[in-house]
Amino acid sequence: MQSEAEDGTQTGAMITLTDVARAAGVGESTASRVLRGHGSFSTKTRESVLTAARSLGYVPNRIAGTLASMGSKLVGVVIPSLSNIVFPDVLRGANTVLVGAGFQPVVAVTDYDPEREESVIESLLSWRPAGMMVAGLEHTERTGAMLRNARIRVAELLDTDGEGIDIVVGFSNRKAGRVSAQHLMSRGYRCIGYVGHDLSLDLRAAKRFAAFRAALGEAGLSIIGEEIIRAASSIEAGRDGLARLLERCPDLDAVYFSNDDMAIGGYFHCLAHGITIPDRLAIFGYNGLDVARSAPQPLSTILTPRVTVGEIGARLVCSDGPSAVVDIGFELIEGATT
Amino acid sequence: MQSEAEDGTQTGAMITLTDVARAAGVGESTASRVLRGHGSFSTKTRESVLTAARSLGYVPNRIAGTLASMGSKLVGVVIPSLSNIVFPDVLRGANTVLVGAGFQPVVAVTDYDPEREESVIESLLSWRPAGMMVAGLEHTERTGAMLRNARIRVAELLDTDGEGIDIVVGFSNRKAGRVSAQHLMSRGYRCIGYVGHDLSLDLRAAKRFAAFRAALGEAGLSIIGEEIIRAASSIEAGRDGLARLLERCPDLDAVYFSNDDMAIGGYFHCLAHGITIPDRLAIFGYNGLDVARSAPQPLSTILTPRVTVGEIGARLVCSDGPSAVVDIGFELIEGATT
DNA sequence: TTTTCGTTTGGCAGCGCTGCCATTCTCGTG
DNA sequence: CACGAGAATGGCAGCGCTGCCAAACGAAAA
Repeated sequence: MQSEAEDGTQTGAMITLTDVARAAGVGESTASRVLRGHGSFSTKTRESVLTAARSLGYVPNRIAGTLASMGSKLVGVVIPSLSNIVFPDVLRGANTVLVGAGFQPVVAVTDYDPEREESVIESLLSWRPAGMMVAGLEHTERTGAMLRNARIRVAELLDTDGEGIDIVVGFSNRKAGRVSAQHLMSRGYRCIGYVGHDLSLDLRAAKRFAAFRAALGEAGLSIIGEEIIRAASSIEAGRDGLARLLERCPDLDAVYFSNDDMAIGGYFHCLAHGITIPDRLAIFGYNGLDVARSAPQPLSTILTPRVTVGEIGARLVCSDGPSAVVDIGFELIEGATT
Repeated sequence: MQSEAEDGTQTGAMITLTDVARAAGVGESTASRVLRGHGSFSTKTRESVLTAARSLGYVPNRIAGTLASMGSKLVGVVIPSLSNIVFPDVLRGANTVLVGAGFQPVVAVTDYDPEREESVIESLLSWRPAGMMVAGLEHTERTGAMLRNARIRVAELLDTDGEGIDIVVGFSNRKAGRVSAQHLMSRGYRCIGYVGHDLSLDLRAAKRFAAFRAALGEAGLSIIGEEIIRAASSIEAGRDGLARLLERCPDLDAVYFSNDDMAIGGYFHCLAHGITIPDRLAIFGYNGLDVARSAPQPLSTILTPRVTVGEIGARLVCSDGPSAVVDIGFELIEGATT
């Protein structure tokens, strides 16, 4: 006198597969087979099980199913931040593919902190996910060990400059930095500055900046002024950063920003202060955000295929192919700000 | 000769609690108690279990733990989209609180489709989450039934105009629409237009617009022209929408946009075409995005406390208080565009 | 020393489901 | 009409862990 139910509404306890089987007058395994569409069963059986399940309001318990079959349909997705649209974009690409393949993403946010990454990955692994998608290639030693020992697919995203664990999908941030520098130089800019956010945490931005600086160096140039905001990137930080940099270095003719958020901030500063772009000052960003592409003067920037990275990463995580490094490149957008 | 291991690296099978217990020379339940810090055990036992766990590289299996204890630490988060920063903002607030309380968010995206919402919620419920956070109050009948029968905390977010299931955290979109209209009228605008995105899906935007229109009506005014883009909101859609609307209604003196993305698009259109803001045309949005607040002329808009909605929703979902409706209001920002 | 009571511990039965295997039921064949 | 071969089905042992209970232990009290 407990878990029986007659209609869609709840009764005593949770409805289990056993309840459904009993109501349908079949064995548990038969009910299980029908509900999963696995194995063989007669049409008549099928109907009665489905009817029973529906009328009891049965919701399968995947916790139990996963434990029994030892294969979960969860995929961990580890990203540094939710504040910047970049990572939701990756997540969106991943989500589409994962859901299509019957998986559920479980997201965790690291706030760009390697220790936090370690702890969220540990916690994620305890759900025995079928795979794991992580932004970046740099992890603590223990994180690497956990990921390697987990015997699951691991995809590292958004960067190809370094050693991966299993699958790597992204593009070279170094190359992006270099290409950006070359673009500015080819346009004739010589007094180049940099406005960036806290690079000690955002390793990919740091790689871009290092390569950017190196490329200038190879051409006999150097950055004549840089302004680093000790905070996460934001439009406001870009605005303030450029304002301060221009005060210190009035001779600048171009500024490389750590990303589009910062660059849009710089762009807004110029608009607000009547600084003509690109004649008086050129601006270059990174990411190719919508806002940058739809601005009155489309921002010159590097378009990163973030959604695609998520999609391909997810596809490979769901596959059983060999380890691989997929460099899907990026696109330099020659906007109106350089 | 299988699941034994000597160091941190992997061996035959996955390390289980039994392995740890055996290696530590204690019973399973003792090991379990130590690892969870539940119940009592001697310091000596504690040390040996912890040591064994560490040296074997033990990763607890929460699937099994959850099944046994019948209480999961998962919370489902259902949002319509990942393309607009609004929902990642909510997710961010929720994530912070959930993680702090020992929960894992499992996100699902509905693409603003009620049918899809139904199916993702069904799928989420099969993980027997401890709670559920869903954007909006409108669901299919079956979705409502599932949520009600799940015997878990359910928080509906971002809207208070309607009947909730359990916990409701948000603000009134109707009031937001009305207040927006009142603001524009109080500033003296009389020829007011509307540029919006596909409202058949975004019910909250539809509520705002309906209330906006009603408020105008009460004052004896009406919308003299509207342009609805049959697509998701975006900066570009706002740009194009305003361009088209101005062509049809050159007399407009103010435009209400369905949200800030659209409004920023409109703002960019004006910048690009030398339309003076707010003298020639006023612009009003909704959401209070960073980009809108940092623009050369800060956008007049409604600031919605999205992160806070996520935080409070999560806090209540983790609590065991009574059902509640929490209206945390919004803030009208008198920017420079009205 | 013995009794008592609280602390520490191990055994074991499930949690709800799946996978395996044995069994029964159907037909088409010889 | 008996005889496989395959389809359809049910029984049951786990998956790895937790919760409950009883047992063992120890230290303080009598």
